Amino acid sequence: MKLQVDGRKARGDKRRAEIIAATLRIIERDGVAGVTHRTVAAEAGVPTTSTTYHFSSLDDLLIATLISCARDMATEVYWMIDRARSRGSRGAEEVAGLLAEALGPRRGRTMAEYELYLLAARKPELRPAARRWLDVLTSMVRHDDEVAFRVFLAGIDGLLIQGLIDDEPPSAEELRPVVDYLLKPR
Amino acid sequence: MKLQVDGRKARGDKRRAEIIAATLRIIERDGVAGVTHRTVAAEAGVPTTSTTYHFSSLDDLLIATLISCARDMATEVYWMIDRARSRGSRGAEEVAGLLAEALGPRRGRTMAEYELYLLAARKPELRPAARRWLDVLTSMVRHDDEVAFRVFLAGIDGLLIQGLIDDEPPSAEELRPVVDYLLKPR
DNA sequence: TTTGTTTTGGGACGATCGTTCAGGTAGTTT
DNA sequence: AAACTACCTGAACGATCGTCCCAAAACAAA
Repeated sequence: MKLQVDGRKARGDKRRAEIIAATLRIIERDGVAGVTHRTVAAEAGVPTTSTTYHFSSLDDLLIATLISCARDMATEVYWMIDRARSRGSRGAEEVAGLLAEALGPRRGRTMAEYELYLLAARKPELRPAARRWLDVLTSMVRHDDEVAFRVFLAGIDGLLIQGLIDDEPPSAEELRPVVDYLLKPR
Repeated sequence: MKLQVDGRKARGDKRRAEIIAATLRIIERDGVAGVTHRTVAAEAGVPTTSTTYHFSSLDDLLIATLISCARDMATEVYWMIDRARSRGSRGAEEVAGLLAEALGPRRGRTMAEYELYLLAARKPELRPAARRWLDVLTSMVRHDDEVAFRVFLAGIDGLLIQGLIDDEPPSAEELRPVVDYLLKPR
C-alpha cells in the first residue's frame, strides 16, 4: 500500500489545507456569518469552484475547520502543560497568561472558537469534534477531584466568554486571583 | 405631556414587540444565521417591508432583540432569587434546577442567548445590553467574596455552554455536586 | 503513447438577500 | 373639513448567495 505519493492528491490535500486556513481567518475577522464559498475562495486565492470541489457543502467546510481548530487547541494546551511542568509550577500563572493572551492578541481566534463551539450545539455532526477539546484537557491534566476539575473547566470557559464582551481585555494580573481561586484545593 | 395615547404609535409599538418576539423564535429555532427580514416577517405574520420600516437595519433588529432578551433574563433571575429566599434556601437546588431547565426544555433559548452574547463580542454597540445580564446578577445577589462570586458566574456560563454540546442534557441531580462546589464557602 | 483519474477553473442558473420607493390607509391635530 | 403625521404594504432594484456543468490541464497507470 502506497502512502500518498500521488502528486495529484498531494496537491489536492495542500489546497484543502489552504482553504481551511483561509476559512479560519475569515471566521476570526468576520465570524461564521462571513463564510461563503466566494469569500473563502478569495481569501485563499483560489477560484470559487475550488471550494465546492474540495468540500461538498459549506457545512462540510465548517466541520473541517472546527476539527482543524480543535487539533490546534490540543497541541497548544499540550505545550502549555509542558512549560508549566518544566518550571515545577502548579499552573496558575500559565493559565492566567494564556487567558489574557486569548482575550487580547488572540481575541479573534477565541471568538472564532466559541462561534464554532456554538455551531456544534446546533449541528450534532460537529459535536464529537467540539468535545475533543474537553476530552483532551481531561486526559492530559492530572486531577484527583472530579468535581473540582469540572468546575475548573467551566470556570475557564466562563471567564473567556465573559472577557469577550469587555471593552478592553483583562490583564493576566487581573485574572490571576480568579484562576488561583479556581485551582485552590480544599 | 401625554403618555402614549396616540393610537398610531401604540399600534407601532405593538408590532415592534411582535417582530422582536418573532426574531427571538427564529434565533431559537435556526440561529442568528436564520434571521432575515423575510423569515422574521413570515414568522410574525407581517409583510416584509414592515420589519424594514420599524428597524432601520438588520443590526438594529438584533440589537433590539438582545435588549429584550436581557430584560427577560433579569426578571427570571429575579423571581428565582425570590423563590429561593422564601424557602430559606442557599440557592444550590434552585440554581441546579435552572441549569437543567436551560439545557433541557429551554435549550433553544439558551443557544439563542449565547449566540447573541457572542454577537455582542463582535459588535461593540451590543455590549452594554449584554453586560446588563451580569450587572443585574451582581447587583441582585448578595456576595461577600468578590473573587468567589466571579468564579460562580464564570462557572455557570461554562456549565451552560459545555452542556449545550452534550448529546443529551444533564439532569439537575448530575449538576448538583458541581453547583454545590461552586457555592461552597471557604 | 494511450487510457483513466484527479484537479482546476470559467461561466452561468435560479434563489434569496437587504433595502428602497411610491402610493395607500388610519389616526391626530387644527 | 382640511392638513398633518404615522403606519402599512406591494413591487421591484441590484447584489450576492450555493451550487451545478463542462471542458481543459495535470498526473498516474497501461
